Amino acid sequence: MLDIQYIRENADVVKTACVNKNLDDKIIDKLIKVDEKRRDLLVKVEKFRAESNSNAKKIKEQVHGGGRPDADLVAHGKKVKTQLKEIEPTFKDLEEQYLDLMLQVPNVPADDTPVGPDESGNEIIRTIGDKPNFDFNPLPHHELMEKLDILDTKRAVRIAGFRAYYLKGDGFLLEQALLRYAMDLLVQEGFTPMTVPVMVNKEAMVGTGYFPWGAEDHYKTQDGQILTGTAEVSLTAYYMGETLAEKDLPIQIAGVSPCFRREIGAHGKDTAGIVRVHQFNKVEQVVYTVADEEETRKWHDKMAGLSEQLLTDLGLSYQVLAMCTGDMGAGQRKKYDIETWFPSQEKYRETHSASYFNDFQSRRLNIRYQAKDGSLKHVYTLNNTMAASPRMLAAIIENYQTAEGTIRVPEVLQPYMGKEEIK
RNA sequence: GGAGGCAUCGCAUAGUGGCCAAUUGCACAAGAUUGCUAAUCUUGAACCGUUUACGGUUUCGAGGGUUCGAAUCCCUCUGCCUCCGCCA
Repeated sequence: MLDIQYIRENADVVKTACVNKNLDDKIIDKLIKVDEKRRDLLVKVEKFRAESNSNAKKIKEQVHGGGRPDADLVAHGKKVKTQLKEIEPTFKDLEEQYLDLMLQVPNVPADDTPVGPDESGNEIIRTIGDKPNFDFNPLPHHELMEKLDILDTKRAVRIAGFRAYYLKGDGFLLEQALLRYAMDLLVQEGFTPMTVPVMVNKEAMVGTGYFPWGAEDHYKTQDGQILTGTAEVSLTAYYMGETLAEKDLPIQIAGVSPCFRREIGAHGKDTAGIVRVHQFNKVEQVVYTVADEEETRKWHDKMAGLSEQLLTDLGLSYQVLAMCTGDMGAGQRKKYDIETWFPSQEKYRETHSASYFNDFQSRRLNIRYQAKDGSLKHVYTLNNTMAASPRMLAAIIENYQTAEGTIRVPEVLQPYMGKEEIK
């Protein structure tokens, strides 16, 4: 959520942000109109309330002085009450419209975010690491995994439907090794590891900015909770409604959780293998910083850097992209994606994503802190993928395959796996 | 699943229809003052309107209702606690 004051004064900037993010910019004019109407009515409502209050105060003084309430005053109070009741429903309706529209206003992208309509507008910032040289035709990860009996999609689909999978034996062990190695790296960097709820309420979804835009891509329970698509939701909403102290910042937290995605916009996309699935495991990091964009940008680079370190540790080649306005979330100000090399596709594919929001999420979630000068400010939030399981697993397996059809275990994961090769 | 209880401005507390635009203690922060690692005093939310100041509104888990007037009474919801039952 943006500050309404800011929207009033910078309507054009916000409208441009809408257009650049492929969202309808008409809501801004609509919002400003509703806001004006709402304020007009607010003045009237407050006048009646003031009248009602002062009338009650007069009666109070009479009663307090031992007198009886004056019938005229009581009658006047009744009249004010009916007048108030006439306009209050309209006012309430406007308030609801106002809030609804406010929640639909996207964040303004940072100055250095490239403007573009879709993924074609993304900019490659750097490409790191060496691609493997195979003197044979590298197999796609799923073929290799099925052959080694560490992945089973046939039975999974029979039991759980499209895009389902079982990881078996060394497949399971390799996944756990990866997740644990990633989490250990974060703990070393001062992050507090957590297990988080994956069923959350609507407030957390709206608060983190996944709703209203992404509502269709989420599953929900018959009791109304939503299955989260990332631990970011529970981590970022952790301090919902609270006021922190500046000395507590930055707050660094990390979670590992199952992630659920309906992938409704991706029918027929990536149907082979396990790079696009409805359920996966992911290590995610979230940071709250002070309300200073320079500080938050330092963290943004640092967090993406941790993902880069993981990829470097794993010996994988990757490229870092600055995502353009048309390919980023409504709430984000700037976003990097990291794409990792997939030999079978001869392509870099998205494996990581790092974003910062300024106070977009914290306003929705009402997370503030008392600054050193005594004032109250909203914290700035960021999040980043540390390791997403089947996709990273697929990358490791494709890059570490041998001519014999076995998979070497990356050196850093060997202590976690207890073996050097999967055969 | 059954019965009962509780929910107050960071924490802890007082308050059972008008003297509550909410008591007291602690914590935190800002300012002032004295000075020596601390004490004392003052202040502390959001929003709207005229705007150096001021006025008004809202705020006692959430939402409704009763009343001239609600933290206080009634209804609904949510969360927590205790006991019983059930299960691991």
